[in-house]
Amino acid sequence: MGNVTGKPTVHDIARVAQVSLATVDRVLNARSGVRQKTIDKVNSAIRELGYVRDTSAANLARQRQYSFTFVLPEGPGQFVDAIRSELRAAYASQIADRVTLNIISVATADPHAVVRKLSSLDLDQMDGIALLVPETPQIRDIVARLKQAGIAVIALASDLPNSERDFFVGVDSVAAGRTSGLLMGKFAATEGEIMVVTNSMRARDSLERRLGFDQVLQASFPHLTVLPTIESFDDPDRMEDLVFGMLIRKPRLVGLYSMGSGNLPVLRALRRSARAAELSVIMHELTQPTRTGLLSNEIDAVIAQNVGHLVRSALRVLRNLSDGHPIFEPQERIRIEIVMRENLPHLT
Amino acid sequence: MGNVTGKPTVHDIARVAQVSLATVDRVLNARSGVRQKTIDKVNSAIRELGYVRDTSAANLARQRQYSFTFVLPEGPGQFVDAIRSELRAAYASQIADRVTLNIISVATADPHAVVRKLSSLDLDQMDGIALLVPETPQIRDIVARLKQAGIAVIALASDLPNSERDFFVGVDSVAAGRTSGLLMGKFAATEGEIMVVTNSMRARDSLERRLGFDQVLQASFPHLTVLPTIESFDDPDRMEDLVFGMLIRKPRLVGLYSMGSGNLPVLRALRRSARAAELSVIMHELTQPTRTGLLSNEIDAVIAQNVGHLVRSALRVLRNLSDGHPIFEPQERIRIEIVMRENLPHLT
DNA sequence: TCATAAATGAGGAACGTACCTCAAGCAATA
DNA sequence: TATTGCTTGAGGTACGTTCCTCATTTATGA
Repeated sequence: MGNVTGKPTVHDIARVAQVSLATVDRVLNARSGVRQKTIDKVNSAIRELGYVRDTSAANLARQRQYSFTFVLPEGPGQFVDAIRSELRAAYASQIADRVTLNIISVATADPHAVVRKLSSLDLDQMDGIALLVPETPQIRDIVARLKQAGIAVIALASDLPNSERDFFVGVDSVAAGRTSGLLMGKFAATEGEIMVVTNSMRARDSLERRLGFDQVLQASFPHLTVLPTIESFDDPDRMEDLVFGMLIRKPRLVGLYSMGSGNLPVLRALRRSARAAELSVIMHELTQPTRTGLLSNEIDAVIAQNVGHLVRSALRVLRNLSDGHPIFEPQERIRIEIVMRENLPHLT
Repeated sequence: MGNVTGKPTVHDIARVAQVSLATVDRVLNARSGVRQKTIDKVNSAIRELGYVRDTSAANLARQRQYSFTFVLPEGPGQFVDAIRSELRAAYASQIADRVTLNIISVATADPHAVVRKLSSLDLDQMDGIALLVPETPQIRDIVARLKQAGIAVIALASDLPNSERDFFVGVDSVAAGRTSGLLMGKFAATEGEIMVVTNSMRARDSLERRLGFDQVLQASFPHLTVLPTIESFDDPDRMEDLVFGMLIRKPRLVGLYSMGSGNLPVLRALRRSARAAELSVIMHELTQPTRTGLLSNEIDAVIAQNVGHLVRSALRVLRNLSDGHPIFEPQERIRIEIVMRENLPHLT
């Protein structure tokens, strides 16, 4: 073979296929101007030799630089903060080799602001974009425009199913809601009512979680009655008051399901009411407040997704999309994690 | 900078530190024969420039080949089969770049056979080894000998805490047992008995899972009585008969906990008894039988670990150990997964 | 049959690092 | 001062792939 490792190289392919190195290169990199017959010759030589491209050498020679943009909701939010933090971590590691990241924040509540911000981006320098924004007609237009410009577009954490996005990296919210429903049904054995709270049902996630939650409870746990969703609309104090009021006024409550952000005021209300022990409490997203809640037995289970995995997955998918490579789906499927006190991952 | 990407290279370091390329190389690769003063100069240039080694180029130039050996229990076993399969998958992907894998099977029940097989290995060609074997005095000796030969040694899935292994990749079995206990306590609301089964309590995993399970049930769920562990000693028929007998003879049973391999005969016994609906059933390891059991509502929850993650983690750790690089612990911590019907990962 | 296009070959430079050799500079010690 | 050992410099080759140019051969259609 000539080389030290014994692994076949492009030279070996050329020799076996009886073509020149240039032709091997043309076939390997899917360049035009090669007859099908020659392509086949080269490919069978590749198979025969068991050739695998040396990615190190390829990366080095290619000098490929990926420019990816992440569009995240602005303002505080522990889930988004976790994404930011994991993006930084990935950036430092080898997973983000040869990529430059551009993280921008948008006021997702205002579709026009989102459009304005996204329209001002320089598309020439951009290879791919990950969007964590609610799906609106304007967003669909933007996605179409990005695709037109040849940019890889993925939806992050929250899908944009009616747009032309290339891929969705995240969990199925309906399934997450169904998982919560199943847990709630098994935890809350006695007849009673379930309180459901979220920040806003205008968010697709909350809608879908609620949908899944109801599906399972109706189908399998008829002894439980699910109350209408309480919404806080970004007002923590309002959330705390609403939840506290319900806890006081509803003696038949046996469960509490917090579907979105704003777990902290819910927990505060729960503490004030001193009813945590008699309720089955399920929340979404593993953050400092929910960790504490699990450890203090105020929360029975947290439904979470591994944000590190989410981010690394997004980067891998963006890279594969911009290279025109296929996506290894099983690896990019984010799991719906059930976290309880005893399987809580340690910090650091 | 001279290069396209704008990233600083070794040449930039040499220029800024006012030393030659050779000296930069000596410092970067910790070669001897450089004054401390010079080392400092180079290092501050590195910091100043924000230099990061181009791993692609380094790998290419180094032509480093890792030779890793995985020692797995022989014979059938769905967990071990899954490991094999994930090893093959990893081997095909970029995670196992530049590594040659050597997978050997040993009859773990016979310590002498294990010793014989491991003693016959060629240590010269070996950079690292991953062991999935029970801890015996003989194994401890072998580990010591491997370390002496400068080989990286990790325990896979099952720890060897009293040996000189460099690292353990796997989950804390006590915590896994505690998780099962917590779930069982919450699922089985009414007073009654819990049946616990495993292949053999001589396995450390089973012992520890049982320990954790009992801890939680005793501390938090006194209404449940845990029966002595039923062991099958590698005999599926015996297992099915034993479990079926218990299901018939014990009307007060409210839960069933299967701690190890041999879930299939347990499920068969459960089916024959037609008592699945009234019992809370928790099993370990996500395999075909347990998947089916979850979907048919015979199993309430499966405690699992992500075997793909386990294997990729092992490879990363072995590589870092043989390079003398630090290990990024959070990434290598395997999670204790709770899998139920609604968050069952799809197959491919 | 000739003009034209398509396909292929030959060769080389570049990517950034690792690793080697040989020579030269420097310092401390006898 | 001479000798020795330590430190540094200069320059090169190699890794396997990508990508480029230019020349040459082969196939295609008028």
